[in-house]
Amino acid sequence: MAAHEHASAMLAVSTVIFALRSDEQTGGEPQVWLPLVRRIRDPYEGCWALPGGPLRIGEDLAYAAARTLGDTTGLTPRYLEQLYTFGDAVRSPGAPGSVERVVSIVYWALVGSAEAEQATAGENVGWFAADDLPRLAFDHNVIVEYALWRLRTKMEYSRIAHAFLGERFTLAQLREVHEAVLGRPLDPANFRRTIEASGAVVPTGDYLTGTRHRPPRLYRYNDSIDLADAGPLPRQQPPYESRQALGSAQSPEQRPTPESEQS
Amino acid sequence: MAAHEHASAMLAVSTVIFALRSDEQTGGEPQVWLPLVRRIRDPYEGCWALPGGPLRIGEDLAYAAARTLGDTTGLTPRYLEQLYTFGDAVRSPGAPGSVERVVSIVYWALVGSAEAEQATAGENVGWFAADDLPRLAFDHNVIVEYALWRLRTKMEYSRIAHAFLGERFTLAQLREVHEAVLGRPLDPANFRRTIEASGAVVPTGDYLTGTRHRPPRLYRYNDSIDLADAGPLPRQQPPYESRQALGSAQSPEQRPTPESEQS
DNA sequence: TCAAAAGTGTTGGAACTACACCCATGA
DNA sequence: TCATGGGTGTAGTTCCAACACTTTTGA
Repeated sequence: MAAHEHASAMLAVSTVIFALRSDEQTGGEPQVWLPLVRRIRDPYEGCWALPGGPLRIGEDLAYAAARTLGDTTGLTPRYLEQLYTFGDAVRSPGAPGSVERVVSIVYWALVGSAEAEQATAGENVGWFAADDLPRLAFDHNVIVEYALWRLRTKMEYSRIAHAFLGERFTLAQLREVHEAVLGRPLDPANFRRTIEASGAVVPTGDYLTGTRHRPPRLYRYNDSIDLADAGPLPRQQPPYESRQALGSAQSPEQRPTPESEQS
Repeated sequence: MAAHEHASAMLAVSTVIFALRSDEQTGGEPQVWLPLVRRIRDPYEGCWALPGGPLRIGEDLAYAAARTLGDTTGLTPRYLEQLYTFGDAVRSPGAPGSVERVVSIVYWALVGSAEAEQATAGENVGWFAADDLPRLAFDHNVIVEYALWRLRTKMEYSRIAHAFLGERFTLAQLREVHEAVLGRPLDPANFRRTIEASGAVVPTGDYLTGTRHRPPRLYRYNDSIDLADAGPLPRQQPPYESRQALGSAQSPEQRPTPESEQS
């Protein structure tokens, strides 16, 4: 194509960042929370919005999403996946043509609950329960709903729940994650069998003591087994510096691949 | 955001267009085919590539994909869905920095088999069997593989197969579509029960005569029933002019929504 | 010894698969 | 009447939800 043709839109990358938090009021049961940033510029000034920013020159998309996440929370994503690209020409606020068109590539991410507890929550960053959000800027309420739906759907057939936990965990903790995300209780007996049959976790041989009941086994994530739904695309190392649990973070629905060009 | 910041990349939209064709050699069983265009410019000149082009100013993403499809084949999509956005900064060909960076938003689409038979296949447009492609430009082979995987996955839990057929069809025809896409035979009895139980089709009351066996019932697509996996997002009319079967084309994985802005 | 959660066993129902079998038409 | 696919019946299997029950700890 003509390389010097004028760009038809601004490119921005936003990220829906999910963490698990135990709300004090609701009695300790963890819930899905996410960080938002307060807008300090004109459209929707003062409103809360998804973290994000313009794509920098020479910066990979997933890297931009991870960087955004780090800037907002000081954390590193344990899981990162592209969600959707929003780019309709009609603008959300009334004034047409007043602001340049923006195409937003939205990612969603999971961060560990332990790290999230002491995440930075500065002046213009706030954490909210995902299913009780205020009115956000632009159509970000819809985007969060969509990301939540993806998280829930994916949790049921994939194995991403361990991204919220530490390296070793009990099956009860893993079940608690599932229950928090899905929003409903799960049968401990059946959950155990399902997880064990999937091969997603392996017992470490150690037990968690100090509880006032029978000590549960400690498991760790089985990274020798790929996601069952890995699909046809080749794996690729995530572009972000820390790639702890990210090695298996490429999704069936959305997998980063080498870039494509079009003339 | 700073509206006049310089753009960090070109924006292009490409489309993987699927149709069903009965190859003469293989004995009449339909297969998945797709149209490609031959590149006439420098990177990968002469190679086949996905149809696409730069996003025009003021043009919606899905509209651009549908326009691309129309330019290439003269057809109208029966189904259209966003696939993925490819935008890594590293370029496929060797010369770094020689060509401006391009971010490609890729859609995938289905077109009717009857229309596809007389689609335009001009000088630089060729049709290929989807699972027997030549070496394509850029990473388009991988993209097609991914789109194929999505088509197959989606066909199993969604109801998009009728997009290949006319308004009225027999269950055998519908099963033939499934078999062509999935690449394996299906039990007619069980297929019938599964489809009927899903409520995806309703009998018209008419029968197809002229066969040399018992005349099969003619069905039509039941558009009063939403996709079972519609998810939380509100439906939106597709932005393309002709929206025949597109009304239900929004997917669980990828649904167009109002645009998002980012500062 | 009791409360509480870990962990095991069992059962019934839903959904899917394979395949036998009858039905209706054209030749 | 026969070949051919349309269409129905049915038994076996697998998977999953529900729930009774046993085990092991701390208090």
